[in-house]
Amino acid sequence: METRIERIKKQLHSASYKLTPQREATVRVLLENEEDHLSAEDVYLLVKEKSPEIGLATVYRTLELLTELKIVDKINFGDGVSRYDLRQEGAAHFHHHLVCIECGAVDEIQEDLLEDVEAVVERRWNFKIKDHRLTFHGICYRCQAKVEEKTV
Amino acid sequence: METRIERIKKQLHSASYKLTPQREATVRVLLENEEDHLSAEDVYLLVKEKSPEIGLATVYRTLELLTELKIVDKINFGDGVSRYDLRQEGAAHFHHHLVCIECGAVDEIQEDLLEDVEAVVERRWNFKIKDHRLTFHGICYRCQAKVEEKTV
DNA sequence: ATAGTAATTGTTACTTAATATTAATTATAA
DNA sequence: TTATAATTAATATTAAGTAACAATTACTAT
Repeated sequence: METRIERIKKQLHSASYKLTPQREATVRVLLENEEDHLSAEDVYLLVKEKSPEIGLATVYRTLELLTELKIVDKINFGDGVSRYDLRQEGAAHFHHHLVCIECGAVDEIQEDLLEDVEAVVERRWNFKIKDHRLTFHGICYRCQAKVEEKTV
Repeated sequence: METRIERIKKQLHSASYKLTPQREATVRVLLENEEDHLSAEDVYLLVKEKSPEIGLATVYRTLELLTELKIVDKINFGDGVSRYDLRQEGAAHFHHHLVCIECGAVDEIQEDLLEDVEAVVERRWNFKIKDHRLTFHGICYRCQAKVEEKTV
């Protein structure tokens, strides 16, 4: 955890940004809630718990900065809110998501899975892929279990 | 074109909705700009050209309705605006997109390409897939050509 | 250390996409 | 025709995100 923050600090420095206390507090919230898909507002409220003096605009600016440095990815699941998701360390591409249309849960897929598809797209469409967004909408394993219970 | 509107009319009717003049005007704009990825505001302005009396909320409601019936898909490319994209007739799944990070162009891929990946996801994550969103970010063939010109 | 410069922040105002409200209109059914 | 339901236009409202700007903090060069 600490080492992860250290590495993020270095990433910022090599792009000539500083890891200010506000930025560190924001990064810590993201690390502590890595499983979730927090909106900027969510992050703001969580950061405020430990650093009440922080301003909303600073959180937005920090998230924008982290997005720019590919430390987090900004994603949109169709509700009107952008969400921020820490990238796995060293991951070249953004991971995928499973959005349950029953319960709204969002699960992550860290495996790439798209290598073959991307090779086809690069060749057939002559498109130089830099990143991707892949989200599946459907029924998660938990909700499938619930339906079975009812029908039994 | 006319037959396509007829079929959309039937889809609406079988869900007990009417194809009002306002809804028809909106659908026509979507059909006439099938290549584009219009925002609700874009659609509103285009519909207004031919039906100046239409209200913005009606356009929003119509787009929401068409989304619900899977006639169009709502998509978000990261700018703060939702865009609406006609689904290919009979297509089970939403098509994919290529977003150019140089010029902003959005191209479409109508081929599925995800069949194998979806089979893996359904099995390994026990997730019942109903739909998907796949967008690649990168450099389109046009911008690649431009860079080559410069370096020659 | 000190003055000066640049980066960063907090507050507040503002913009704008999208939704909610409501009265009026249109279509449908009895 | 009268009543009922669906749909609409106009307007007000909400809320995510951005912009402006003065104040603070950090760094640089003397």
